[in-house]
Amino acid sequence: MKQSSLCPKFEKGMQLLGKRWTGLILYQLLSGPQRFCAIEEALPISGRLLSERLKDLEKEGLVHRHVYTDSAPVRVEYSLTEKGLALEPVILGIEKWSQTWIELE
Amino acid sequence: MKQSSLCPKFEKGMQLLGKRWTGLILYQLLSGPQRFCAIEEALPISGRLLSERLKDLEKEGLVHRHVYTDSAPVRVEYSLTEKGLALEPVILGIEKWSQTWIELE
DNA sequence: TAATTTGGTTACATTTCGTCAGTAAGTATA
DNA sequence: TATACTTACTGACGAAATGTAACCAAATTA
Repeated sequence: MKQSSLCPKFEKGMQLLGKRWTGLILYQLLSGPQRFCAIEEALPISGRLLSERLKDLEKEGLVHRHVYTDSAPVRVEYSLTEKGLALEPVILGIEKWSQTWIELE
Repeated sequence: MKQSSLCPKFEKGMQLLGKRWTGLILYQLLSGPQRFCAIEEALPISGRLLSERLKDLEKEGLVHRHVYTDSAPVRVEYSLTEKGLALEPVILGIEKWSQTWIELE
């Protein structure tokens, strides 16, 4: 791959958001902490990829993972960290832009 | 693929931005109309994919393509449409977020 | 005539995605 | 006791997207 004169931080940030599902997962978590299956039901994503993306987002520090071992089948809850929450205006901006400019066939 | 209860406009908007290179190409065009080779040099993207992405963006109405046939080797200039320019605050928001929150290894 | 430039396209190997099946641990049902 | 069920995953496999490199047409310059 070629190298660019781009700011590497910006490039990495774009690489995060410019990955399929990432934006929608963050959007979903904006409405509050949620369990794995809740996110899976809200988005048209398969469990396999959701698991993969959440692992990425956790590694990048945008999402926090909490396991409830007390209850019957293990329940796992995901929530936004401060870093993830800081993306709220960006994501809501995309939502607003979509409402204004996107037209469906 | 499963169906979701998401707003289809938002879903489509995210699908656009959540595609590799799209964000960086739009960012590059924010600094003004540019020729194919200028974008190619500014970003770590190959000509093959740049051509593909610009075709998508033109089809979606975010980018305008103008061919200069008068000059020697054909020159093609790309610029943002009003729809594309409307994404400026979003893209600059991602840039700002990256500066603040991204850390490099 | 040969080499260069621009904006691509084609070919092909690698990577990622989507779908489906299966797993572990504990619970409820028959 | 055996079976089925739930949650949160993981593995396998074909399909689609990506990265790399080579090639092309048209006009220009050396």
